[in-house]
Amino acid sequence: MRIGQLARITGVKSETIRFYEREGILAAPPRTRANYRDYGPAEEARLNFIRRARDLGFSMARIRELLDLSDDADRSCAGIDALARSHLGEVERKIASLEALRTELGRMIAACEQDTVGDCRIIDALAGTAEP
Amino acid sequence: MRIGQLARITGVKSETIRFYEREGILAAPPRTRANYRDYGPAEEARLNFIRRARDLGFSMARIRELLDLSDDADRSCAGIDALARSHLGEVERKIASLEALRTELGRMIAACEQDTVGDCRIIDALAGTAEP
DNA sequence: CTTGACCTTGTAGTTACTACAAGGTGCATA
DNA sequence: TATGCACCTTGTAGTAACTACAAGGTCAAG
Repeated sequence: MRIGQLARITGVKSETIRFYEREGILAAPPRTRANYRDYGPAEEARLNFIRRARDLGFSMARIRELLDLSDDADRSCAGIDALARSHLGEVERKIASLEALRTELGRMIAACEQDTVGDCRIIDALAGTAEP
Repeated sequence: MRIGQLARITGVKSETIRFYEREGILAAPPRTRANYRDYGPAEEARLNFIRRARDLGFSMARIRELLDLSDDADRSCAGIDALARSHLGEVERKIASLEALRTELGRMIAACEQDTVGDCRIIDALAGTAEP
């Protein structure tokens, strides 16, 4: 598939896909006779991963690490373990923060259903969670 | 408290705090005789909120909306409800993605504990979740 | 009364895109 | 055959959200 179709499927702009290739986060695909990039389903999955990880607030550097975990199948178990644990910690902190926010948003919606406007505590919901 | 102390407490750089003030996301605090910014605990909570929301991948515009929910106590219930529901949807999608990632990272760590390197499926973990 | 840690404003650099310009490719249609 | 038209190519420049640095003012401690 060409870059335009991959862009439509994943919701990532063609320019951004080329940018990821320049950054080395997405491998340069084979080219057609007309010098067009030719992508397969593996690139689609990888691109979806990158897009969602970015949406979750992970930096390019962090995403590069996660992709390295995935790419280097045969690296030391100790290395995989340390990196995976570090990422797991970050993921769990993010989940905890989001759950606090979800609870508070749910509370506000419930109050609205009863026409009780009630004060908003979303700042407190996130202000007290662990260090990012 | 002065900007430096607020920066140390929240982990947000002084420059970034001034940037948030310029952007109108953090109110301009009173000044001391020496023209130094003078912050209280309310600003600390608000700043912690902004920092964590950014870490979770929310844009400044989205954070502005969340803070507006908190600031305008007396706005229409219908308005609060619609906005809160939209944010709740985004929060729930992020939680689902992070939980898939957490499961996969946990699986890799468990495999490592048994010295079974096992293939990494973190790309698949995020590639198949709902639209961001 | 100066040293040093802090503050002020302003400008310029970084990251991760995003848009646009100038031109090549290839298929359909007149 | 040609001439749109949508698509692709590279490259450069602009945006969002910081981040760093320069040039100078403030003030408690020695």
